[in-house]
Amino acid sequence: MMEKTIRIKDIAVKANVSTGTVDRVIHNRGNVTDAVKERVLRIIEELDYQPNMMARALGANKIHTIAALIPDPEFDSYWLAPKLGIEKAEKEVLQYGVRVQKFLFDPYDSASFIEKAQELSEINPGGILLSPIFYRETLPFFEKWSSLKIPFVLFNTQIEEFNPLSFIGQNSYQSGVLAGKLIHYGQSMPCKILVIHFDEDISNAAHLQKKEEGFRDYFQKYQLTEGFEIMRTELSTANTSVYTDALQQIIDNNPTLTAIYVTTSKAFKIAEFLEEREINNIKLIGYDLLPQNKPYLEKGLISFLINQNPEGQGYWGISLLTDHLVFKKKVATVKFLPLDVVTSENLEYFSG
Amino acid sequence: MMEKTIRIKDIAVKANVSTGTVDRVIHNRGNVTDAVKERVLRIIEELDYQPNMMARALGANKIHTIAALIPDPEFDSYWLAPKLGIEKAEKEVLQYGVRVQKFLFDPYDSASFIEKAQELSEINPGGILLSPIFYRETLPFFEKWSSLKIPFVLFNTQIEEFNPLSFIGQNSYQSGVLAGKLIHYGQSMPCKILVIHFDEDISNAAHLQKKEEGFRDYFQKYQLTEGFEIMRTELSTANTSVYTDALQQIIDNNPTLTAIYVTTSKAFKIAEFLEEREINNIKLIGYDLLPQNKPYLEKGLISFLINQNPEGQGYWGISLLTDHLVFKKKVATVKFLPLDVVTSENLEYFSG
DNA sequence: TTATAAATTGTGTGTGCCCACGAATTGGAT
DNA sequence: ATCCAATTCGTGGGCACACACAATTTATAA
Repeated sequence: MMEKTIRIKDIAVKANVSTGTVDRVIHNRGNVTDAVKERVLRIIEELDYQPNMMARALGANKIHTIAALIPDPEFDSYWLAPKLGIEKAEKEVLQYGVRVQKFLFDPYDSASFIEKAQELSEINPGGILLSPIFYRETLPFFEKWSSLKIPFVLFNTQIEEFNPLSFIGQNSYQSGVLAGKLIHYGQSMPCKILVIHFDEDISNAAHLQKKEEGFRDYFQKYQLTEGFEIMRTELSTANTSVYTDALQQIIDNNPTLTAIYVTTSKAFKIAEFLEEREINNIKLIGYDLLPQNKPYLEKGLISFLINQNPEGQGYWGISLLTDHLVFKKKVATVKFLPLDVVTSENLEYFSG
Repeated sequence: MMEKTIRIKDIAVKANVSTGTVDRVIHNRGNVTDAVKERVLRIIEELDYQPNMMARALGANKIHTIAALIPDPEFDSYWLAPKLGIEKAEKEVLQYGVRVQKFLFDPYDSASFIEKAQELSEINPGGILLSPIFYRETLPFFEKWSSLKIPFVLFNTQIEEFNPLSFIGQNSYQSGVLAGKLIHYGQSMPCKILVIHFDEDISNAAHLQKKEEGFRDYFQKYQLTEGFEIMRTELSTANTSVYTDALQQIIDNNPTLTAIYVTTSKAFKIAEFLEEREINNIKLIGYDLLPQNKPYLEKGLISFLINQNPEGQGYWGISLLTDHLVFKKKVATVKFLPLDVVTSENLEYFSG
């Protein structure tokens, strides 16, 4: 019942050393005889010592700075959510002596990314949170940060090289599989399905390819390829008339097209299109609760959105780095956020 | 940049009092002249003082005990999850000086509930987490705890009287609405739908009624009642042959029955039934990722499960009470957990 | 064996807050 | 004015840990 917590001092007494020495072995500060070190280590094990995080954080009294390198929401409103998540976490970790500094770049301009990444490196942060949407351009920085021993956490987009401290995001492939299921569940054969990639340089955006792969594999797995024909296209929102014309043409040529899967958060563009033309026999599935998507979800023009929880990604990123830096906890190398299925009827519980 | 954190001491200096006095006004310990109290309060406001939680918890050095009053999973495995959640939180809050004591009662025996609630009251805990599945029997205890000023948190089942510190759980009504959508999305008219309440005393279990209400309202709202006929039944798992016979009869009498909505976590019982009889034209929707449900979800016999996140409910309950007791944070009076739609393809992200 | 340097260990102070106890102030009655 | 009690306020030790610095021990060279 009254199991008193064991302190660093208890270990010291039991090992016949001072608390300073125990502290040294706990933090691997060296300058401890091997014999003593081992003895202390054994006793720590024996007593199952659990450091008191509160006292640790209090005593350390250090200021850690975390740099967040993310796209500027001004260019693509998708990135507003991660930014909000980061800012939410920022407030919480303030009292642990963590300061967050944000570096916003233009997601359509790799030079801007490089510039900001450079800037960031110069303040020599204790940790970095970033969304590496430019694969090629990111790698050199990984190398640099690795050699500087600055831990970095990835979110949104996974890159396994130069093992980051952690990745936070979704399993893109599996989200594609889920999209397949959702479309299949609501369709009757035979029909055609269109996969749309919006506004991305596909060759440099592996996660979109993974989504499509997972999507196709779903139909493959259940041998549905006879009844469901899957088409694909890449569109750019830059010029409205260009992509609407393209869409119209596809629809005209494929009267049995009854479902569209948008692999990005831009489903609202399609919903707009369908609404204008009063097309209501096509079901639509996309990603993320952007403010632009919500009204269409509510109206039923978008059947489901798979929530990538971008706000959560930002939030967890900062939390995770804080755990690592302040509390020295060991953190999971991958944190896959759940694949939330959002529809009009449960929308409100995901948009706060 | 270098905004130094303001401490209790800073306030003291600025108010020309000692830290002890500041402490007194912060904690309302009294014995402070009104003039001084006001002065200190004003300065706290002015400086936007944020107490350092770490130091607070450290200094308090108090042991808080939380009592958890939940059904024994031995009688109904649904309750294993909340118990695990509680135990998970228990480990985390141990270092904040919080001890959790569990009181398990038989969910099919209200006398057992009363007995355990009595037992619990005797240890005079600092906070209580409970699932008040027996409405009538719970009320007197609420009264008692209220007068003893012991904060209690409800989960799973909401009871608004005697305002609890907080409620954690789902919006039952809305989960019914969601179930309606999921079934509607996968069905074509006309057809019959069966709502099954399992193993509960309906009159004493308001949340099941709310679920059905929401479910029916979905079809009402979209004027679908012509095409979809909704039936209902209450079954008990106590005697297998009784409920299987009943089911069989319903199915025989309603050849257009193509969907079943189970309002409890016992969907697997129906799945078993359907599998045995090789009925595969009936879609099934239920609740919760019980180990018994999972295989049927994977096989597709259950289309969707709405996850009530019972583990999370237990976890959050303890966390919330800890925030209240240890950190003296003000906590939300209602924490609605999201209505997670779980299917075979995203199952793994919800079952850990 | 000393003197000296290097490696190892111990001590003390600081972190921000809580709280018990004791000191100072106030008020009222004499 | 004096005394006592009640009220109000200040002080100091403690919480568990980090870390700089001092003290001690050990190794090395003269």
